Amino acid sequence: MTAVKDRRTEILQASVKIFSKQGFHDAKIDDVAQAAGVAKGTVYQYFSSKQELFQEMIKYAVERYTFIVKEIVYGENDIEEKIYALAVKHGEFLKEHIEMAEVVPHQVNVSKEMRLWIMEQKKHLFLLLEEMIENGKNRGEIRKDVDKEIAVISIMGSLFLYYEKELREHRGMPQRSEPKPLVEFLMRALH
Amino acid sequence: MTAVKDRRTEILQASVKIFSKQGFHDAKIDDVAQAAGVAKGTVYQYFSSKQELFQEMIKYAVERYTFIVKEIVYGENDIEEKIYALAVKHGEFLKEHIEMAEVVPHQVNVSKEMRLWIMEQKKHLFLLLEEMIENGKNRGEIRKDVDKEIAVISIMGSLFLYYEKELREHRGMPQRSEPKPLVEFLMRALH
Amino acid sequence: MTAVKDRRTEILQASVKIFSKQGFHDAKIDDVAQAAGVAKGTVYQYFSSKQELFQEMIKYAVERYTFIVKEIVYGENDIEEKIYALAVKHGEFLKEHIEMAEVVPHQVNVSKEMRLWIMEQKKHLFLLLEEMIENGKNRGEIRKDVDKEIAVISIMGSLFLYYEKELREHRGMPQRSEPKPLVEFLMRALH
Amino acid sequence: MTAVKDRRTEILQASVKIFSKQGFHDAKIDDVAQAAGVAKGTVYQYFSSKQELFQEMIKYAVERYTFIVKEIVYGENDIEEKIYALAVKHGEFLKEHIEMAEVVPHQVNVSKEMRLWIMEQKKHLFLLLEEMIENGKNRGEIRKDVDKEIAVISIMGSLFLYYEKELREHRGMPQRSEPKPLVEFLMRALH
DNA sequence: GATGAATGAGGCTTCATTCAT
DNA sequence: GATGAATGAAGCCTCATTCAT
Repeated sequence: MTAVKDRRTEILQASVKIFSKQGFHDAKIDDVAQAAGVAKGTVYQYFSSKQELFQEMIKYAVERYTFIVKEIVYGENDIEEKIYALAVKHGEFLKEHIEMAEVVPHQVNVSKEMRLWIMEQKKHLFLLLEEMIENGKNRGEIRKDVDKEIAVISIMGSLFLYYEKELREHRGMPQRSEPKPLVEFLMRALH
Repeated sequence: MTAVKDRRTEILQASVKIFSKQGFHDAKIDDVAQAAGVAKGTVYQYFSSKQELFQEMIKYAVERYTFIVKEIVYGENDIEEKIYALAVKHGEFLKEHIEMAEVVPHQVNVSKEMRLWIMEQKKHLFLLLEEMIENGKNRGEIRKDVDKEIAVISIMGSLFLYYEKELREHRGMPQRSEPKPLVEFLMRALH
Repeated sequence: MTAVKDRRTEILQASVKIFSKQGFHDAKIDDVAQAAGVAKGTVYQYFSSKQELFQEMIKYAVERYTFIVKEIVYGENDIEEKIYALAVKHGEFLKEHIEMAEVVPHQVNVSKEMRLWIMEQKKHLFLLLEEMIENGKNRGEIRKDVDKEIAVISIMGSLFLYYEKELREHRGMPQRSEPKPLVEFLMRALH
Repeated sequence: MTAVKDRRTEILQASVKIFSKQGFHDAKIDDVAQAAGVAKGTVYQYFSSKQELFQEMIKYAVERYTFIVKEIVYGENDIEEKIYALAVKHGEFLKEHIEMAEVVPHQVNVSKEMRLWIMEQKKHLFLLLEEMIENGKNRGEIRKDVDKEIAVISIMGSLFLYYEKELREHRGMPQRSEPKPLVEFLMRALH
């Protein structure tokens, strides 16, 4: 928000970049420090351990992701536009953090509490999206007999794989792909 | 199945278990050795390094997965039955190897050649499934205007997330879930 | 001499001691570290591997040896005094580094480039000494028909064996032997 | 002696080749076994450990060397011919065993008893050669005021370095060099 | 006797973490 | 607060040695 980012946030952002590129173990504290433009020791002034840094980084990323989803879900658009927006934003987020979104839940290096917290967040996210489906039904944009849980799974699973494939196939090239056909495909199942 | 398994395969199977549970870095060679019931040194009689072991393990798992998919795709059933079978088998495979299927491509610890090989396998798998969609169209089981690439992405993405969520929510409990509703949901988009 | 030695040099000097006493393989990095009064890890801050440490140590020793020889060769004394000085200094050097001088070229654990460098240094040293012989001839201290290459080989070979034998026979006892007779013997062949 | 060499001797000869080329530590038991054309386990049927094998190999080499020297020293030739023969035979021996002769005494991996035995052998060898000098004096081939110990040191030191240099410079090429000039140089000091 | 698969002690190396400046 | 040199626990890997066949 402010023009002056504090050190902590700088390090956190460097962490996102490094951890998502290299994974927990191959990311060295030194790499993060360099990326943040500080010395190794400085990292330890803001985070007590590599674990904690990793967890805080996840929190940071997950919260940003949740924020993005919330904005879309609570927006004014109809359901198709919302799903389309989800797709686009998800793609942007992935391009920034590469595998983060998917790797995160598989990473072993989080505390039990953290794992629970992540599950909580995921659940929260799903509920949010299920709410979106429910609203769609009420507004007549979605068939009444659609199972909202199934719908969310299918939408998000499709998006994940769509962008993972795109990233895999066009690695490096920042080409903007058009998820419209995918969204239309999904709408056929929903409407 | 057979009473006589050679050491290499024993170690490979132990690797699948250990690596998929702990990830590359947290899995110690000693863990694998113990799981295979041999001494640390023995692992090195069959694999020249931890890296190689990991890669051979992936190969082993990917090939098994591909075999399963092939059996289904080339089977006699109609498209809905095939997707249902894919779902069930995918679920079984995941239960065995947990996160393997999804973590694999993100793992940093594979050689460039291996990464290419995996991408090749993925591409192969997708082509196989696209063929399945195409056949479905020809048999009138799938609408003609369905994009086969989109369809495969949506099907597989949905399956991945469906079982990931299930594993997350019922971790440990080997309860058999019923993917019929998901398949029916997908069929609405396809038919 | 100076009160302030940098860590790198400290470790290098400890290496000379340890490697020359124990040889490449029997010298443990931990031994070197302890001899230098630092922790194992510290060695790796200054040298990337045991190999590199070994090679740098050789460089260090060879350069000191060459320096000593140069001082003598370019000094003001006559040829007999120079050979005597070479003998004495060689003995002192050996007492410090024991077998270093002779073992070095046979050690397997040097890179090809290093081996070439050592050969280059040896060649350089021989040329230096041949120059000394040539000067002796010009000053009438050495017969004109003496082959300078043969002369250098005989002088240095005699010195090597003389001190090796002495070290072997009086191992430990730092008794100062008198190489005068050997020098006089060599002078009979030269003059 | 017999046309059929027993296994033990075969392994011993393979050891000479391997140890002299690679040094104690870099020579693997497997290398020796392969060179001898037997399996690893077989080596242990004849030698209880790598150490013992190494020591027996040294014994074998030293005894052969001593035998060669004895033949020359007790031969009928005059002193110059004997020194010449020593040079030629020493060169041949070195070409076969490369650095063996010089590396042996520096090797750390011999028991205290072995080290003592080697020193004993060396002393014996030197006494033999000093006897040769003494005989030369008695026959009037060598000046009376020559110190026999010094003479032997100078002769053998010169030979060692002469052939080491030759091997270094013409590594690989089996060219027969002519040590006559060196011998004549030494004779000037002796006569 | 001969074999070579299995073993596990031991050493090099990495890197998270500390702490004096 | 910031730094980065020093530390040492921990893990991969090698290879001498054993032993069942």
